[in-house]
Amino acid sequence: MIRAAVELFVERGFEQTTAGDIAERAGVTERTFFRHFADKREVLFDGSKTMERTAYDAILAAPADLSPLDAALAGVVAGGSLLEGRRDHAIRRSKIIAANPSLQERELLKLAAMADTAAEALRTRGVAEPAASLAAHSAVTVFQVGFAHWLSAEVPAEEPQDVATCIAQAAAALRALT
Amino acid sequence: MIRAAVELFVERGFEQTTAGDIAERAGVTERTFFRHFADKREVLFDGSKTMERTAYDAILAAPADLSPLDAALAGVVAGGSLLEGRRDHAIRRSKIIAANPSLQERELLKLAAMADTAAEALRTRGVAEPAASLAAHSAVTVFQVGFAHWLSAEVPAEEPQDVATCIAQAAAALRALT
DNA sequence: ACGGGTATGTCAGTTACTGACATCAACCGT
DNA sequence: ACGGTTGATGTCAGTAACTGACATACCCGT
Repeated sequence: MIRAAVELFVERGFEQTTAGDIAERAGVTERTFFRHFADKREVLFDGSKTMERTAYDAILAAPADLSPLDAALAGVVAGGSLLEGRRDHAIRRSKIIAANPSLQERELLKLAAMADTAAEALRTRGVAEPAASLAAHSAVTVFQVGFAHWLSAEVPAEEPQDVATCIAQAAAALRALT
Repeated sequence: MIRAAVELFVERGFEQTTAGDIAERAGVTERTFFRHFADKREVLFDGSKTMERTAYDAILAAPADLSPLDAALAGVVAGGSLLEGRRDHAIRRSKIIAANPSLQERELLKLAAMADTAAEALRTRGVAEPAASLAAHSAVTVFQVGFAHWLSAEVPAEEPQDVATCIAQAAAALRALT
């Protein structure tokens, strides 16, 4: 169904395709669609829980001597690495989202959820508030900036950037801020 | 209408009140409600554009020798100061939002919009990307954390905290991160 | 063969929102 | 005073996102 949905969103746009359209192309009923996805938007955010858990685990697994910010960054790098090799799909998806405010809202909610569980992971590492929240949200901001750069990067021939590198560059820019 | 809406949201909750309910209590038609507010959620985010512009102006008006992060922080402090003296209303509002994911999405969108225009202001100050985005989003994160603390602070008798102080504390915590 | 669990179809209902059109009052220039 | 314009509102019909209730089919272990 995800494939069917993305196809239709690319063809006619998100608002112009109804849940019934997606269901029809996928060969099921509209009701069935809503049993698999809480709402029409959710179909574009399938992997988010996986990414969230990956980041959480990576933060807990990070070396104990890492600073809170570095641990959080390790988390978002691990999460972002899940998208490695799926750049074209990520680009299509991000174009769909960029064209629709309600999808941007959902994306922000997912990112906020990731930041919240990252903060939770930091807290179990012994980081106190508000440092945990601040480090987690900063790391997610770095993720957003690095990820956007990864998507927009020209890849002419020789230098295929990977997600981790882009995030590391954004992290360096954040540190330069102080 | 805003007053009518907040009343009903407190009485029965957000989902349990229909747009028609709000309109009725306000003495207008449902159609009229939707002419004033783009959707039912928007009724809780009336002041956001004002706050956004205030932050933007404050960033442009900040001393030229301020660092990007400090300029952005000056912006969110100016924006947050608009809420000074309306703490009880802010608390009621934030409880309503906390109880409803779709309202959280909208709030995140507004905060992201504020971060984006703050980044724009930094750019006209000559700050390059990605520093502008990173500083702006970091400042908004600091705003969130400081604002939450302002809302939750116990105010027994002697020490009424103001918004700017809470944000400054959160900013200090962010700097301590590096 | 049977009973239970899980995925799906069917159908009716609610609600958020939108477009088209009518109404009405305030206001403006002559 | 009068006709015209403008802006806010009411009315009504329609679309589409969901939801709950119920029926049906399939699959699996006994």
